[in-house]
Amino acid sequence: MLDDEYQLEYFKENGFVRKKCPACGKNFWTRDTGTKMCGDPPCVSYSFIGAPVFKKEYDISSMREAYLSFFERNGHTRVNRYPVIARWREDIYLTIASIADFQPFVTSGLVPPPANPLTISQPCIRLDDLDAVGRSGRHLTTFEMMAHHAFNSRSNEIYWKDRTVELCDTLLSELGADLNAVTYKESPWAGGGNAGPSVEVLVGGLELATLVFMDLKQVKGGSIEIKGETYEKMENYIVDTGYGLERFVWASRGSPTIYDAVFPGVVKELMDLAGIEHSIENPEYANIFSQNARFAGVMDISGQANLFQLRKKVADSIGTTVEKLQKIMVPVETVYVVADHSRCLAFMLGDGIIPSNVKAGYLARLVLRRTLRMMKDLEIREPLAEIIEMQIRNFPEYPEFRERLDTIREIVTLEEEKYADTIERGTKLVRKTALHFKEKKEKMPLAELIQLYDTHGIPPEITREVAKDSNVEVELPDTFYSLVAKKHSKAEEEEQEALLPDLPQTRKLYYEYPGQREFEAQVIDVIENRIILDSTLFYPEGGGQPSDHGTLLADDYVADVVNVRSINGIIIHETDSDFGFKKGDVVKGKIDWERRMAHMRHHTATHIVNEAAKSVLGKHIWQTGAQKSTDRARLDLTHYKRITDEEFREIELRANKEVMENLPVIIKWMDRVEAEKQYGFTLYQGGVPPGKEIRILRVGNDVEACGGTHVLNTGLIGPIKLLRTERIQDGVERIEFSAGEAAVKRIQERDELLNRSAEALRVSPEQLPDTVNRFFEEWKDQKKENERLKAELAEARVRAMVSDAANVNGLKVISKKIPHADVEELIKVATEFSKNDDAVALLASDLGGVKLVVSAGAHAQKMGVNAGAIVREMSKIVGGGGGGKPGIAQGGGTDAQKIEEALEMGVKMVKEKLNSLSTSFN
RNA sequence: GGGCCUGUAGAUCAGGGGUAGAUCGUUGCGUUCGCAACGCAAAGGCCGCGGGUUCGAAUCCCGCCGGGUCCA
Repeated sequence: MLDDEYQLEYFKENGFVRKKCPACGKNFWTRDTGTKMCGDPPCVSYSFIGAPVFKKEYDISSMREAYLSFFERNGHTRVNRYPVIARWREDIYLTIASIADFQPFVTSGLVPPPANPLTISQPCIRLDDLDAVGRSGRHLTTFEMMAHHAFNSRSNEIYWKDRTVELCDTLLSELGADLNAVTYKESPWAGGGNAGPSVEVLVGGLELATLVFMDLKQVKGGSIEIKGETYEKMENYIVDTGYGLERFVWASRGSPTIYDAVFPGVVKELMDLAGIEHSIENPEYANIFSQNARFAGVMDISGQANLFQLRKKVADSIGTTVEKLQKIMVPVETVYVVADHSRCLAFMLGDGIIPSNVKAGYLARLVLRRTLRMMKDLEIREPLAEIIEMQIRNFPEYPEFRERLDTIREIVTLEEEKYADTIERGTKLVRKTALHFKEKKEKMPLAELIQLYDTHGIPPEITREVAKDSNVEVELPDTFYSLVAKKHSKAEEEEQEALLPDLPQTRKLYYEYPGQREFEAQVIDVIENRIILDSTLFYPEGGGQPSDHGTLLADDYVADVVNVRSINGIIIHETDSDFGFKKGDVVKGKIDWERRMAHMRHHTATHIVNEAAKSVLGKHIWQTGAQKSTDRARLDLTHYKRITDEEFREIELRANKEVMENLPVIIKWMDRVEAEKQYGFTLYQGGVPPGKEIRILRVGNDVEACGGTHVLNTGLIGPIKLLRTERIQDGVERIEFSAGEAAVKRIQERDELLNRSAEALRVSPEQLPDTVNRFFEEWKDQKKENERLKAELAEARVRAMVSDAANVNGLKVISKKIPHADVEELIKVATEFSKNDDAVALLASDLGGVKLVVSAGAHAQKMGVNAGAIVREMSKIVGGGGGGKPGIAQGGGTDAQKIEEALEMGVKMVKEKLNSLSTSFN
């Protein structure tokens, strides 16, 4: 497939030969005619360990600098890295590759790249192979993808395959690699709807880089087929390279693991904290880890079974047992994990991710908790915050992380506390559950483990450990986590976009004439009740702002516009009638200005509240959602703790101050790249708008990309009244507020509530809290007093009733109607009476229909009197139901006329029971 | 965005349509020179809030509020 794609002039001119790897069957290019294998594991294994491939050792920053400056010298512009949280993307949370920085708008050709060609070193986070981190010797959660990109179009080609390979070759050569040992393995690439030929760059058994020539896009029925999908050539074709910075450093050092090459200082510190001798300096240990990395390099080590295979191989090769090997390796591997994860967290938190249980925040928490677990295994007592701080201090190249240190420390400390709470709660729960299965003498089933993890966050390893303490076995398969994942696999959500005829973009008058309320336009198309105009003042739903309403008027017809949507720039007016308008008509449009104004006020207020929240709560505040309506708006923000009442008031005050300053609301269209450069990704608080030009809105200090409609000056917003906060998710706070008229109404409503409440209690609003408190306390006291009196009354009643009791076969039976008594009272009387073992009480009241209570003393019960059974029968008579225990039962109904009848029935039943007893026993 | 769990005395929790419980803590009494320990007793509950079903709801159903947790 695509064989021609790899016939590069560069290869031919430089004496490369194309070979087929006998192991994997893939083609590759090499200068050395003697080379047989493609150079990629598992066909070959690592040869660079102990034999560095470059002429000198590099660390992270010197290698990064060497790379970037090489490409600068070769005509590339150095571009700053992007955050690890992909704020400019709607489809991914974390930045997973350098090309992700330029998707989707640059790669699609809509927006020009910040420079062309460019070079970058982009920190990336991938959490796919978490289990392999620390164990394989090469896996990292966080790595920097160094890259050079060239964005070509048919009319403007920067460079393509030959130059790309040449640059790579030259770089390797400058670094001192033996070019004869370099192989370029053909490996077509596909992903994310794009594809293209690609070569993997292999040295010493290590894949150092991948050079992708992205020139295909996925098209249904396309002419080129790769892996079952069809593709077509793109107008733009992109050089997408990825050079692993950490791998380059590793290759330059030839150390046993990548971890020792990349963050030796942190590893050393952690080893000390864990009380492990720094074993990698010991040649014997170094040998173990080298062997491990070599074997791990050529096999899949996911899952316990594969891991065991790896251990076995390593153990055999150095002549020891798996058990002994584990003892040596596990603590060191765990240190590697902590080193890697804390570095990952430094990036995540440094770039402003707030741990939470949704979205990117969830991923941060996942890593954070995993780190804590590992630290516990190592018995490192140092707070995690300190370790992350240590990482950050090791990044002189990321000064922005240091600025956030205080916040990061607070977040991590809070998270640590939260996790400790979860574990403590969990441990108790597991103990209880374990006990349950111990009693049943069963293993704890898998379903229970999943339940504990899924709903309570207790890792199965901890469950197993705790259960072991209670001598309960646990069923824990390797595939545990994937089983949990399966439980959550969800149905695909399909959203069909309405098919539209090919129409020109609607001219957006609402941007051009923001204050205007009426307009004239021509009808371009009518689809049932949907009308498309050449231009419109109607704002379509978007950015959390609902659409405008209003009317469209032709010569003879009027239609109410009930909804407005924008699909690919074509604005569709949905009306309440499906006739009247036709193509070519000139219509007058009039928008419901009150509605629009309310939306504009709330929208502009949202920007102000967002900014106020940021100034009060901290820089980590990020909008995750917003919704406006005519009478209120809500704003969701990332924040790691609850907003306090004091902060709430402060935000409200600052927001209103901005209003009172009557700041202008400045709107301008800007080049996307320019805007990003000037304001950063905080622009994209409300989402990422498409297009080369984006609409930038500035209110005070708040600058955002925003497509909404706004008032011209903040003073027009009127008052902003914060209504409440809500924690919609852990790590996400929602603020609800009203602006303008709606705010005044809210304030009035609240006053009204207060006044009415105060009036009800005949006090002034100021006295309300004290008075309500007093009333509540008094109510509680009286409730208690009432209960005490009822008990007393019951005793008195019983004393009075004892003499009325009928003697039925030796039992004292009383049947009585106590008018107006509630159930509680009846129960008290009945229980009091039947403290006497021989007593049976049948009580009735006419409160709210009929209430019945029957009780039987201990002896009476032995004689066969069942209060529950009797009540059931009695209740039927009065048109209800009832039941209870043999000693005490309640019932009732609706027919008060039949109380006497029911009581007679009760007495009769007691008699019958006793008679039948005496006959059967005689 | 989707799912699951959860809210009962100051704390930890049981109960799960029919008189609200246990343990610890608190207070008092006993024992003691005193303390601890022990024994006895008591106080302490809008069973998160609001609706619904029912003769009857802490318990079942719905909504809201709060807390926890897993996944995308």
